[in-house]
Amino acid sequence: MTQHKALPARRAPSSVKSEQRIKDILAVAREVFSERGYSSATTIEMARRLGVSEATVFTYFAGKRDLCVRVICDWYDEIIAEIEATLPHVTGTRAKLFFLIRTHLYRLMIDGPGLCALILSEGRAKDDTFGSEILQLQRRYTAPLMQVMADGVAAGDIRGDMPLSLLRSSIYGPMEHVLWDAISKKTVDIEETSNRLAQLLWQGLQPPNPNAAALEQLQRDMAAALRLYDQTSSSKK
Amino acid sequence: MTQHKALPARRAPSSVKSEQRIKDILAVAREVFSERGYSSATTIEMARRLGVSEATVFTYFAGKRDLCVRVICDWYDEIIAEIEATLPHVTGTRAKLFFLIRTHLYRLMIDGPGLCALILSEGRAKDDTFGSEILQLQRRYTAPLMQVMADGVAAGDIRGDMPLSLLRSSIYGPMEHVLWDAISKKTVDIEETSNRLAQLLWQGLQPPNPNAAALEQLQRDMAAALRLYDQTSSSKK
Amino acid sequence: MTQHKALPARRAPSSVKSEQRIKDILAVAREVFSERGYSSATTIEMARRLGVSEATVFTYFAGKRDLCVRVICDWYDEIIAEIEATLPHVTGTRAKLFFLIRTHLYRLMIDGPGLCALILSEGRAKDDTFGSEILQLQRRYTAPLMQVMADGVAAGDIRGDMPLSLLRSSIYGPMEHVLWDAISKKTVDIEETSNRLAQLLWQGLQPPNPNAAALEQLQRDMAAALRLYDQTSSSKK
Amino acid sequence: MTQHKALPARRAPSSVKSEQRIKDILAVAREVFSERGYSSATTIEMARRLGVSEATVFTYFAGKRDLCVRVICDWYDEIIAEIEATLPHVTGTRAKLFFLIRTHLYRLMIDGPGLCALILSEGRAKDDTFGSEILQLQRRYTAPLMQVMADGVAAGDIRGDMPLSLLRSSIYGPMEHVLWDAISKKTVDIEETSNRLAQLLWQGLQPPNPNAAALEQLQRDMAAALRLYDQTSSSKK
DNA sequence: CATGAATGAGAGTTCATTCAT
DNA sequence: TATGAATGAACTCTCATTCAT
Repeated sequence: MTQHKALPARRAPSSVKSEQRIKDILAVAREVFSERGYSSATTIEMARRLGVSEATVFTYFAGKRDLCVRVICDWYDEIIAEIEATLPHVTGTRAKLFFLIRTHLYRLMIDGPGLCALILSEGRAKDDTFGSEILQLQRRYTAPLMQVMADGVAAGDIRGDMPLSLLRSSIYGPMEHVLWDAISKKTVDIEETSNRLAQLLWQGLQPPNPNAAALEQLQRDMAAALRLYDQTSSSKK
Repeated sequence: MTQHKALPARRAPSSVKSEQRIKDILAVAREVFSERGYSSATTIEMARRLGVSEATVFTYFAGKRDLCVRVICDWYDEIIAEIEATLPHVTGTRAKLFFLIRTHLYRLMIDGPGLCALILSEGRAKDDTFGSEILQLQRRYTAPLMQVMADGVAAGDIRGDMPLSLLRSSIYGPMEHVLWDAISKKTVDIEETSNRLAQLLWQGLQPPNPNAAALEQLQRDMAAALRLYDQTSSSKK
Repeated sequence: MTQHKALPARRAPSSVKSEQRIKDILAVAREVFSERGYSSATTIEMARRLGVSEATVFTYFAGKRDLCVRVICDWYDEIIAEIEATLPHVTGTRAKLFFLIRTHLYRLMIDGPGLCALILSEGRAKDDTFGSEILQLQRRYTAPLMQVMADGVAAGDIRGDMPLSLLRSSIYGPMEHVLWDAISKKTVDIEETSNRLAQLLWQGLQPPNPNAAALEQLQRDMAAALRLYDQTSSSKK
Repeated sequence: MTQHKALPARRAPSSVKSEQRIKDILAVAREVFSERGYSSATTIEMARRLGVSEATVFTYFAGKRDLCVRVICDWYDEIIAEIEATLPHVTGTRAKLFFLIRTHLYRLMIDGPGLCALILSEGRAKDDTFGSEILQLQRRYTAPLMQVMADGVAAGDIRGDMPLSLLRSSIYGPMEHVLWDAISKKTVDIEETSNRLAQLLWQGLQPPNPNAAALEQLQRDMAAALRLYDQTSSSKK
């Protein structure tokens, strides 16, 4: 787990009750930031939903920005933990990829487009207010996918004629897009959607021209067969 | 071109000078909205960049929202015009797709990720303050791609086993993502990147080839036959 | 007619066209001030109704305040002219009073409650921005009524046991009040209303206890009659 | 007492200190609205007079409009409470009317003409932003007077040949007018003024006395009789 | 003479943040 | 520890007024 600098305004979060309060605040903050985006989210709304005063929020967090950083970090922590716990038990490039795609999509769906937008927009703000911490988490989050792809390329399961970063984009990109479509509809079959998406992407990621490769192999096999036949028939002579 | 209701606060934008002012304001507004997002963008910053007073901005636009709507609409107008002018002269599913991808990516690169985020986030706000006008433009913008894909499916050039909306997402999605990567680097070869992306997507969009599967099976059969022949001929020796 | 200082911003209103423009502006200004009150009235609305630019208004008037002063003054001028022209031809305290009441009510009804409120509220603003000119007009406007009442008191037609200012208030006061009631109804019969109001007020203004006066007179008459009868009958003895 | 929906911007006005603040703000707001009217009154002036920041005002009230509504409602509440508490203990049409007139005039004098104008102008704005609540209060406020008059008409104490609304106007109307006169003078004897006004109005409200007319006729007859008797007796001489 | 264009000076309102209790 | 209370700073938006053309 990432160790946050925590930035408490004036207290050490030691007691059990304090820990719970922090969790409550973070949960509500995640909600509000998701629904409104960073700028439009207000501390008073969070306080009201929590049933506490605004000042209480500031007792536990140094400010709105810090609160938002924590929300984003926690989100990454959760999904990273999930992936790092399960991925090692999945075998095969294809299966690993399918797993990563499904996990990512699940998260996005559950946490909603708001949080997704928050992480995308605010996480990459020009002014580095959200700092390098989040950048680091982003890298840690995408690392497993990058590894899987690198291994896949080495094993010949994935095309090696393109930069990994482009492959990564073509995996994460569609998912966010699918999400926007999803919110207009009532229900979305995540399992089905992620499966289809995975199939589509997998096919795109394949080394190009499998037909040609198969044909070349067939040619080689035929040539070998012909040679063998030649030898057999000539030995009969 | 979309005909805007214009909504000027007090003035009829008739003269040449007026038109220029409006263009200047829109250009700066596009910048600021791009960099800061809707909520964090301020009218005073726009005014300062223009070297005029805030009041001047409100002389030409009814308010911040209207200004933003105009920025988004103008963006759509530009790219839609570009596509509708050129696409008809491109032939072939693959070529059309490559053209659309390159055009889209170009636009995104030129206008930057901020505007992209603005259009995505604010254009889809649940409280449709930005109204149906933008929704309409969105549909008009994606319509050509959808048509190309529908035709491609009908012609057997594109796989028909997935909803068009998913295909659309897997095209538009990566591009936005690629963009985020792009801004960290100094230079990006758009031509190369869009070409690679197009290749990747094109391959993913191909109908899963039954011929290739048959060939692979044939190959396996041949190999088995060879092995058998091997064994047979060697046991005869 | 009151001679206004006119306060033109930078021009002398000499030509015929100019005079017309001034009249047009004043007419529209009266409308707008009536509908919105001084503070809420805007110069741009006046300009728009006139179909000219805001600047034009300021070509003819030094500012909003001056415009408003002129509107109020003109209103007084009109009604004063009306009264001073007709009142001399009316004879009898009662008839004069009825005439004044009807004229006042007519004016109020025609010009609407807005203008009435404007004249009442703004004409008496704490900060004497509207100056002494209006105060003078107010005095000139009420002067005829005051004169009629003073004469009436002298002639015994009107009670003399109360200050004239109180009598004046009890005449002008109800009319403004009636006006407020009037605007909620569709139509008001001004003739009937002013008649009734005049009757009511006239009765209140009568010297008190006409019954007692009549009785006293009767008593005197009876005493005289008795005395005469006495003389007659005693002369028969 | 009217129960207000209160509409505090952010705080629940529970504690003693809060209640006091609210009262202070309302008192100052009443002052400022009175002096300047709704449009010209500014929140910053209120804040300055209170010695607090503008934000504090908005902490307790949702906005300028709400503040004004509260000011007007509170005014009505006060006077309505006063009337409803005392009127039942007054007997006789004349005494009731005198009491109502004195109470109304007292209120107007204490609160000044500004508040009066505010209530008249803003309370009857066509765009009923101030809503039905005030209209209701207005009705509740005038109800006792209307009842007294209706009873008076039934009992023959008050003339029944005119609409009640006209009678009401002729009572409330003069009072507001008297007020305007009052502010120019240093001191006003409210007791005396209200007594005189009440006398005047009472006389106006009396049923036109047919007895008096009959008496007058009788007097004329007697005079004629006397004249005849005069001529007769002198001619006999 | 009329006006297009611009603006300074505010207005109401919001909100993250502080601090004594 | 929690909060009632207060606020500075900022924001969007309005409008009477000026002035070169």
